[in-house]
Amino acid sequence: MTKNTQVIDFSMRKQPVQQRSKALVAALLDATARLLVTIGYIAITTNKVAEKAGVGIGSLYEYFPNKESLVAALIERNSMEIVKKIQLGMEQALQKPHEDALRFWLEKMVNALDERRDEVRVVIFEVPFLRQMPLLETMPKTLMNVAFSAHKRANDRVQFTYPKAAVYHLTSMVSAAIINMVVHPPQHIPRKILLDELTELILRAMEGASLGNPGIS
Amino acid sequence: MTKNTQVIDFSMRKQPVQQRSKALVAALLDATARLLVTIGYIAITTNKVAEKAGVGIGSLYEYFPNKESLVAALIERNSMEIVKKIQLGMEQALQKPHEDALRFWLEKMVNALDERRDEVRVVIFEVPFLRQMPLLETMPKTLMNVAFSAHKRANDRVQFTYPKAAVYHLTSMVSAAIINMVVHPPQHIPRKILLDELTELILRAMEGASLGNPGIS
DNA sequence: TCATAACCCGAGTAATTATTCGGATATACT
DNA sequence: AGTATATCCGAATAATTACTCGGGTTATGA
Repeated sequence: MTKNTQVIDFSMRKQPVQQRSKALVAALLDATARLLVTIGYIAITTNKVAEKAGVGIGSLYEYFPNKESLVAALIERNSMEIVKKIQLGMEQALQKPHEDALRFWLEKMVNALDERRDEVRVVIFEVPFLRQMPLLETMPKTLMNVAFSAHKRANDRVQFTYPKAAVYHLTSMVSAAIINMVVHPPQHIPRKILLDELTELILRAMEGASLGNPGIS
Repeated sequence: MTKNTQVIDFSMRKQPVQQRSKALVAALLDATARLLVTIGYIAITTNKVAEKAGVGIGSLYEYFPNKESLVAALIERNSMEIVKKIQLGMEQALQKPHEDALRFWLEKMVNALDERRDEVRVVIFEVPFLRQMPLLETMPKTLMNVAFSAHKRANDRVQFTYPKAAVYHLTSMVSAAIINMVVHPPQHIPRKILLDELTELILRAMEGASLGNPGIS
């Protein structure tokens, strides 16, 4: 009845306009990223970030009201880059013949995430307010819309009993599989095989019939 | 080079032996659970937990060295209950005819998680050290072993190009799908349909051929 | 070149949260 | 009944972390 899950202030206090201040903010975000992967989210403090960035603590508070906004800004900056790459990969994939498209796109996504492996891991598993961020809240819905329209386009090939439910599950399953194979890869299984098998699983789930094995053996 | 991702002390300081102290510890864990779902993990403090439990702060520190150990103990206690139910469901499922077993087991798991919906959500998405807990670290591996031996038993029906990779992916995908449909269910889709479609997707992924539609329409 | 605005800073303080410790009470045991 | 042990407690203190504020520096642009 009292105050529930308090709302967090993610917004920056002001935007940097000159070059030096932009560089300062960038330095802060870079330091945040490095600290995230080295000491983990819990141990991060505003003072440590400022020190690591070689910046006065006062300067930090010129732009960020707290630790959360700092991490949030970093996530926004870097996940945007990843999202762009994934969208680009999608566009390229759509140019390919249908039986190669999925595998191609999966690989693009995995590679995009893999470039920031550690960061992705910490952000996904340690940042407690991730789901409260506007960006991350809408992301699954966007993904689902993309998946759903893709499904409609492929309507002649793919038929589900309950299309919306199928798209919903496929979205969460594919996201999970990809993130998992990047941040918690199994021992002794080459990535190529993981990608081949994942492609096969998804294609079978979607079409009910294998497209054949693109790999060896 | 300095100290990395600090190791967290999860262990209790001492075990309660008398009834009253056991009740006290239980009260602390219950209070922790209630606070987790009402104010979220970040906002929890040892003092708030003690107060909510109607217990002196000193008593709390008799048994728990810090906030993390408190939450960890709660997770251990409650996830054990869930795991038991899931294992029971698995045993029951294995009694069923093959084409009903999966659907049955999925439903059991979903129901087990759903009883503690909010708790599960907060624990999975807000507890930053979840992956550092011994229990949660081994859980995916256990799940994979179960899945793998189940696969071997069904060897005549299910064939994968790369069995280990397939089991690895299926494990992460099914876990994700189940957790997701409990903590972030889509609007306007009844649970029955979600379960039907998920069953169908997984069966197709595993067998390459639909077992037919168990639902209506 | 001078005024104005943007920027940078860190010692010092406020606010929060963690944690102890000595003393009081309850239970177990002989 | 008496002693040892387990338990409970919370005011007081320590430790951590957040955050401000006044004063100095650098860019802008009229």
